[in-house]
Amino acid sequence: MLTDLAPQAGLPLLQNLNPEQLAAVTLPAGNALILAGAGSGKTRVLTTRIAWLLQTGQVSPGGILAVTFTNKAAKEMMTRLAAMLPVNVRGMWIGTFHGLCNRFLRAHWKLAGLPSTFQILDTQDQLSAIKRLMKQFNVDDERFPAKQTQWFIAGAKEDGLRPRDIEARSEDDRKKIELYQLYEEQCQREGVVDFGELMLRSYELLRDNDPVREHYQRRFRHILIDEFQDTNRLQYAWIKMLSGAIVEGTFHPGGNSVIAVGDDDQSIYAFRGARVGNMADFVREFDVRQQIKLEQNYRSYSNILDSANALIGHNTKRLGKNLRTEQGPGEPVRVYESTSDFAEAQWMVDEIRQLARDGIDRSEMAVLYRSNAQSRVIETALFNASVPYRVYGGLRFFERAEIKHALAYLRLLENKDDDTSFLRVVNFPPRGIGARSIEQLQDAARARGQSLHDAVGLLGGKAGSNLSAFVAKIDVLREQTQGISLREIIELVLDHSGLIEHYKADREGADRLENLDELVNAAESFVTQEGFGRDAVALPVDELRQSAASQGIDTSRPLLDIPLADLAPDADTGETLSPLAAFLTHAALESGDNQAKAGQDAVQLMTVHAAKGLEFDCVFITGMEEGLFPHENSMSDRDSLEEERRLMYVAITRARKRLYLSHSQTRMLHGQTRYNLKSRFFDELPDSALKWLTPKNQGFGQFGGGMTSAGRAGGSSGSRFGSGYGGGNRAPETYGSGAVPIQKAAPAHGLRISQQVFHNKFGEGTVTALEGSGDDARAQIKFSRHGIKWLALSVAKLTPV
DNA sequence: ATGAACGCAATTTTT
DNA sequence: TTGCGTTCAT
Repeated sequence: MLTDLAPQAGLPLLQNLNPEQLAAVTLPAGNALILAGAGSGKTRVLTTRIAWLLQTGQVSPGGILAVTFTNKAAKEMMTRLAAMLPVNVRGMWIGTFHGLCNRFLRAHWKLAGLPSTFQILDTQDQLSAIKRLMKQFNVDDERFPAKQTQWFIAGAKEDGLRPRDIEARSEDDRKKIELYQLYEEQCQREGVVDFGELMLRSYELLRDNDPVREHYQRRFRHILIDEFQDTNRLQYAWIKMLSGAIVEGTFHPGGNSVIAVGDDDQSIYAFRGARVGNMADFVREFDVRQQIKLEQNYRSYSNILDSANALIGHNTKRLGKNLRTEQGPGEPVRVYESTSDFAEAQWMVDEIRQLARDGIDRSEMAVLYRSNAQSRVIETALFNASVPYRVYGGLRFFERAEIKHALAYLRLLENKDDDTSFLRVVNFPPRGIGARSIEQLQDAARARGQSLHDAVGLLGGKAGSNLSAFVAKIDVLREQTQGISLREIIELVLDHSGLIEHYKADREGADRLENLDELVNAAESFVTQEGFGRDAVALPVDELRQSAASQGIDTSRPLLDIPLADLAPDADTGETLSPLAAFLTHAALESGDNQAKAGQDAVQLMTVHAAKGLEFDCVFITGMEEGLFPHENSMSDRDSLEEERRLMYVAITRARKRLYLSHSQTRMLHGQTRYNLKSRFFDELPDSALKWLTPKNQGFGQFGGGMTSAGRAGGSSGSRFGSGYGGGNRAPETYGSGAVPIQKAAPAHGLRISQQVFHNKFGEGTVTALEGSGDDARAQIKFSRHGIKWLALSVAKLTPV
């Protein structure tokens, strides 16, 4: 059977693959799309494919380009590959889009018009660079918030657009384009590139430089892209360029093999430029003949999968795919309704403790939520119950202020013109350089078109002498760090910058000192792990050829690469970067672990986005309410609603054995109690797979259709809470504090959820949510003709129907 | 130059 | 409600 699909099925590498996986792994050269469902062994297929290509002698390591979205995924691929084959992993280009572009630009910095020491701006740095720019040009930051400008610039780059490529449709557009242009000039002057620039510069160099492009096109015979649904326009164009398949807009047969692996149902990053449409474009533009669906799921029981399948079936724009499992139904998906977010958290804590008593590791339990703000109540409840937990997200290691400060000093050693870094530390720790002196310096620098560092000499007076002392310190440090180890460099800089001393004097500096210590460790392990000069294991090319030939695989294509040096004399593999430069790049491209520290067995708390790619035995999806999940900002148009649904799909498919969904009648949000309907997604799940832990029907609790409106307005409190709901009869004091404002906030306007109302302008509608009280009271109303709107009840004239 | 006081906004996030 | 950034007062 299997041997019909591929004569090489006997290879140990290919054992235990299902037919679809095997087909994907052994696809003949050519472009292909692999639709890989959640838990279908996608990473395994990708890595096995690479291993197979190498083992059968179809390509040498240098001919492989594998792109992932995150460092974690790249690392995993490397590790797995190294375990499969004794191969020189470093010869392959496996990494993130940005990591690979960096590698490329380090090799071709001159052609790309960059200084060899160019530094990478992360999102924070970019924002501060933009703020500085806008201040300098006196841009009204009310009208053009820096954040928005940043969004504009990043968005343009993701679409591959330079300022001159953008058409101004309004005065505001014109200004933004101008700012983009000025920002570019500033970055160029300072020798820094942002994330988008890494991609765009690489793309442009490939596009504009024939020998370079041809070299890489000839080199990368096999291009593999993971999480293809998350690629943006520019990344797609970059792949197209490297593939050599598209020449002047038309498909060019004989290009490299491009294999795109993705899942349109798990596309959840449209908001940051990801374009699912790339999948369809790829099929069309690359003339894809081979499409393989990996639908066999090895993760979850069928009640969970059926729920996921049913839910995602409500999306219209899909390539079409259904997950299946051989694992039997398993437990039903449990649904719980609580009276308040406190009660929801309390219920969850009780459930978690029970699961722990039943012997499930806490690290196999995940609590997922749509937005970070929701974690607080849950954390409090877990904390009070002394249940160990771990929250994912938040500041990462290299993003912490003290680390950024230390890095800024280090960056100045590498690149004195990096004004962003200069400004970050010129007066930190404080050394008597105030805002005025800095302004003077900036003026002088601007007038001469110099960097802040170089302009210091132009200033006299006291300000000048303090600044000169700072610059001298940096320059001396630069001298002193020549020829010493990375560890020593960092220790020296930490010491001489005054950072250590500063934090020692700070009563609350202990954590920061610890982090600075950690930075030294990070550098240490970076040097050993990245393996400067590590011995590579050579691949026995001749043997491979023979083995390939014996299996009837065409080995006539040459295996050896065309040496880069022949084509681009200034090329440099990037591996001669100084350890410091390499470390700074590493810090910018891998902001460090987002994973909370390992340690004791703890419940995992994270957003649904953060959970993508992970799996757990037990999963709680909380806050399943209209306005929260789907999020209110995404409820009005179809595309974003579909993205919310995909998000829910991702959430559901994280669970292996047990899945809980919970929603609450009331929730504290932005300091106000909100009354939310339960999520529409409940209606899209199969009843047969669900088990309601609380009575279903009542729908929306005390505000639901079952009650008369008279019961609501001033209402005698007592019976409103608790009756019939699990949350109501447990330790009420725990969340009593939550109940009080709820009662006070009982609406006086007499509206209730699901009530029909009439509005003079919008016509008839249904109340779908209420929040606030008194003059602040607002109602969300779904109008039959005008969609969903929030109306302030003190303003809007609504008549009950 | 540091802390208090005020105003404001408040999904999702990797590189 | 919270957290942040800016401004004001010491």
